[in-house]
Amino acid sequence: MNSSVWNKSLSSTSNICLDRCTVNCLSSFEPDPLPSNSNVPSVSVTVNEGNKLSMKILQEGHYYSSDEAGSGVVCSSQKELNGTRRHLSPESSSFAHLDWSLNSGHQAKRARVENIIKGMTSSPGTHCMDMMVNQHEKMECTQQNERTGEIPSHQDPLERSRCDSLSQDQTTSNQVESQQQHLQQLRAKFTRVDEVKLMNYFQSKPERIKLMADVLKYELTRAVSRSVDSVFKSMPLLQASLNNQGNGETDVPLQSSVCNDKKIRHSCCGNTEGQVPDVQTEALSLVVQKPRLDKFVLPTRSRAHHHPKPQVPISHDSTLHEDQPSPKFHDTSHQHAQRCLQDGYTEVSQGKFEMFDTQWDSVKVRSKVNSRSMRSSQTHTVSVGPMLLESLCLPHVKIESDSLVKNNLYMLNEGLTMNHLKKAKLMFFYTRYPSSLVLKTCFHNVQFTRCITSQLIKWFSNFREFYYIQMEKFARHALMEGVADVRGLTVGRESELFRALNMHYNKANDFQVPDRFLEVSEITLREFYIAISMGKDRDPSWKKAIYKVICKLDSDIPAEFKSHHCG
DNA sequence: CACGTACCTG
DNA sequence: CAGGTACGTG
Repeated sequence: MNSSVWNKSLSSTSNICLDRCTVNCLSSFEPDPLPSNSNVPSVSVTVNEGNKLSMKILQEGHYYSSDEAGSGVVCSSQKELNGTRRHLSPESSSFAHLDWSLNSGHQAKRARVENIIKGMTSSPGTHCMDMMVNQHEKMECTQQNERTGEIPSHQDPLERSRCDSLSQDQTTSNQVESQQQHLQQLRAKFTRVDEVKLMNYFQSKPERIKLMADVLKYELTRAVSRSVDSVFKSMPLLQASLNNQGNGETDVPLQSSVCNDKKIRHSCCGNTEGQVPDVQTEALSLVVQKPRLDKFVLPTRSRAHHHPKPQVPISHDSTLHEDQPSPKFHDTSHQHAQRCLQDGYTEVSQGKFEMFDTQWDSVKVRSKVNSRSMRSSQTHTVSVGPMLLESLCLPHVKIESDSLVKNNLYMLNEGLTMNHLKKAKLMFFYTRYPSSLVLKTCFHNVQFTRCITSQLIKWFSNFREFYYIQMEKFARHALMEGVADVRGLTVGRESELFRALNMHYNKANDFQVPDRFLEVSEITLREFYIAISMGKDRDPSWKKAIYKVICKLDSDIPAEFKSHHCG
């Protein structure tokens, strides 16, 4: 899937947000049946931050393929989300990813899923709900009619029952069954929903959204859980690998992976053979249960740009704890899920993903050498429907598409996330020239490869570049303004220079910049001012002297940055 | 040669 | 911010 298609898909996705109040007003929904040949965009519903229901419409023709990001879906509440997770077996929870591309034995299944997805996306009039349900039902219970393009017919009760029996969650089966009966009736009413009409319908009869939402909730939750279960149940090889996880060969957490082909080609990644994995490979961490904490730490992530926080001292800066849980986030799974959902994430093992991602290259190479490698289990990815991916609110779903990666706010490259970047920027307030040791100390949850190290160093190089550019700019400006004495050059929190810097390194302004940084900034500014005023800038390497001064002004990184709970 | 850095570019 | 490159250092 090339980037243009992906972008096309993105651009053709429109969102309609309904606040929960509106949703709750819905009591029933009886949309007009769709004409079977109508061009109907598929619709997915997601819960965004602020408990907004977001409906996405994927125009026909601009569709996902299995190598594209999850889009779509789904949970209408944290409770729902938790309900979904309960269906996951411990095995599956430990299996962050399955890489079908690495297992020829799973090629057939992979192909099936891809077909399913294509069928989903190219089936006019197919309701996303049905598509999703059918996707996993097909995976689990049938292997036929996957590309009919027909509207998925509801399974007969017997088959449904058989499928349900696969669920290991007996405690909820009764509840589910009764729900099923009710929902089955409802589903029959809008098997073919013209989503455009649906939207109009919502607008005209908002009181019926609730029922629709409920149905969607149920179906999507079920689809998610089943898909996950079916995937894992169908991967005995991975089960074996899982069992080997505990053999002590590696203490590295399982992680989902992201390595777009561009990155894979990156020389420092140790995978330059041009053996780009199947470009449709998606990595999906399906871990939804608490991992064994003695083995790895389940992180809590939130988007760096989410929820601007009031300024808080570093010691209380939760932003530093976003990649791994802080003590205060060692809450119950429900609370944790709530937090994650509030942040737009599900309870997934981001940390495991991150750490895996950092190992992506070496692991992948090993996997190619020996597919039975224990560690190969870490590279297994699974191709699932895009809606499913989004239904899991997976922030770490890594798709090998340049454009997608660029659009992936959560993931930079080589395992470093936006939160890592944010943390690095905050660290810059203390150190402009961090040593590798410091970096490793502060990013201890990152598996340091040469690539990762270089990346972090590159970040700080970029930070410095911006920093010095600003200094030079303001120094020259001061000279032009006629500032005669360097003592007139100060850098306070209200100064333009500081604002520019703060905007760059602390955009959310949720971090209390240490006074020392202001001092160093002032010194730097004055150094530039003096050098320029003395005409030293005629020397091509005139800045080096300044760099030499500034590099000695680094401070120690506060312990908070080195905390094991600090992402 | 590996690594770190600065500089330039997109 | 990342990629590429050049340079200096060990």
